[in-house]
Amino acid sequence: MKKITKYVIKNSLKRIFLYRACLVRLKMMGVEKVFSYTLANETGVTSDQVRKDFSEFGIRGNKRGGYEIDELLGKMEKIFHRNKDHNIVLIGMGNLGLALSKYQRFVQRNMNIVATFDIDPFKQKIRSDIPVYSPDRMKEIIDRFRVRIAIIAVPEVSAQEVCDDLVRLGIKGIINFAPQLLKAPPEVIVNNVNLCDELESVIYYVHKQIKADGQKNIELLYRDMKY
Amino acid sequence: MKKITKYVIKNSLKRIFLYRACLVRLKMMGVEKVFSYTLANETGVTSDQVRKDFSEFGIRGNKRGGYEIDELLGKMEKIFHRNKDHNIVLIGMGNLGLALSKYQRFVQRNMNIVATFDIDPFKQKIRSDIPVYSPDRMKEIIDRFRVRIAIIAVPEVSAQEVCDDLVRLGIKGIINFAPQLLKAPPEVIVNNVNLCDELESVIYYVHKQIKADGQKNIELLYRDMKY
DNA sequence: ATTATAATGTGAAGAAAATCACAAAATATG
DNA sequence: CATATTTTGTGATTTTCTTCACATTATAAT
Repeated sequence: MKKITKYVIKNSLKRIFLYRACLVRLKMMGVEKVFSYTLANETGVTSDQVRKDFSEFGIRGNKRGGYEIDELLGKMEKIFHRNKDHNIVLIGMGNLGLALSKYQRFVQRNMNIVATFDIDPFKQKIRSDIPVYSPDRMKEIIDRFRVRIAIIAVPEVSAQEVCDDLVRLGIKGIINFAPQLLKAPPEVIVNNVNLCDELESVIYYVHKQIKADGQKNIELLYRDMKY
Repeated sequence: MKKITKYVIKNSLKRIFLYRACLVRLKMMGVEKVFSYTLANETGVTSDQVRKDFSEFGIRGNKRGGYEIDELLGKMEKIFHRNKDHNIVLIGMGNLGLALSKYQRFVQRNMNIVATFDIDPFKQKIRSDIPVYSPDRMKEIIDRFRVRIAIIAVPEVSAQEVCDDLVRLGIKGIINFAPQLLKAPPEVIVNNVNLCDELESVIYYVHKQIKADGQKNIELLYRDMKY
């Protein structure tokens, strides 16, 4: 059945990403070893949390010796299947799609956008490293490159249709930038990234923060009044 | 102290975004009322969860009558401070920055990018609805438009520097697209959006899914063998 | 008007996640 | 080599989040 797959990235996984980013930076700085509290300080979590997370993902260090950065990064590569290449297709070459197609960091992490698609024949003439095809060639390309992951960057109205097509063609994971909750079979992973929501949540927390600060000031005021 | 502020969007808040997207769609379809289970079905959560979330955010409906969509959306507007306009600056007019500056949906949600900045004098000549300034005019613009929220879309290497500048100029909330964990004072909200991580987590869950499916098939096999 | 029904709202229970706390192990020191 | 120190890894505890279950209330039916 086609349904909403409630998909939320686990917080522990998000923290693993944090740790990795941090490790990459430390490595570049010439550091070779870290302790749980090093990572903790750098990422804003507790050292217990770091160790619990490592334990969850089967990462072990040396008692008293901490963790070898190279070894850690190697383990993480495995967790994220970075050892093999991942062929990806991108649908929708609007502003965002174009930007994503040029995003060099995907390649650096073994995620290769092998082709992009757009219904607009004008867009199909964009000259770039990655070819822009008409959607009717999707099956051919997906089969040829054994693509299992897709990026949706089409307008809201066509997102669900594109998603249905992709699922039919054997795509197993989708990252969706259209502000439209996609319905897909439960075995297909759909990560809905909503840029507006991300920005709005910043506004939400800023306001909350400001309110909390106000409250704290009032409390301070009351405290002062006692004396 | 300048430190990593561990900032994670609460899952309940993310669900509120889901509900809202869903409500907007239902409203467009002419629906006026919803029940907790309507939203639950549409968003892939349980109806209890919907009611608990509403309760957390102080949203109340009518027993037996469900919720008026208009009223719900009104309450949500208040939660996200959509009643007032939010002036935003964007720093970095590379591929992603340019795409974000053209993203119409921000405006539709009362989030106005009033100015963008780039050190590249060539970029400053981009002609678009939103002006591209040299970074040395940041103070002027931020003050004039009372900007409190910023979008960082600069390369990794300059992200922290830009962040420091923004904080100094009174910015209270940042959404950061550079793949670099930003250090900021704890009272400043920083939402790090890492596109690679988002895509990689899809790959992670796809592989997990495939592994789980394999396991299920093995289990089925064993079950069959009993007969 | 009375009864039946269907939905909310929320304490209680259960599950999951984070923190605590300490034994075990590895390294350093004398 | 023995002892002290430091850090890991993980059960136990606490906290947070989710689900359950049902009293309460609004609407519908008779």
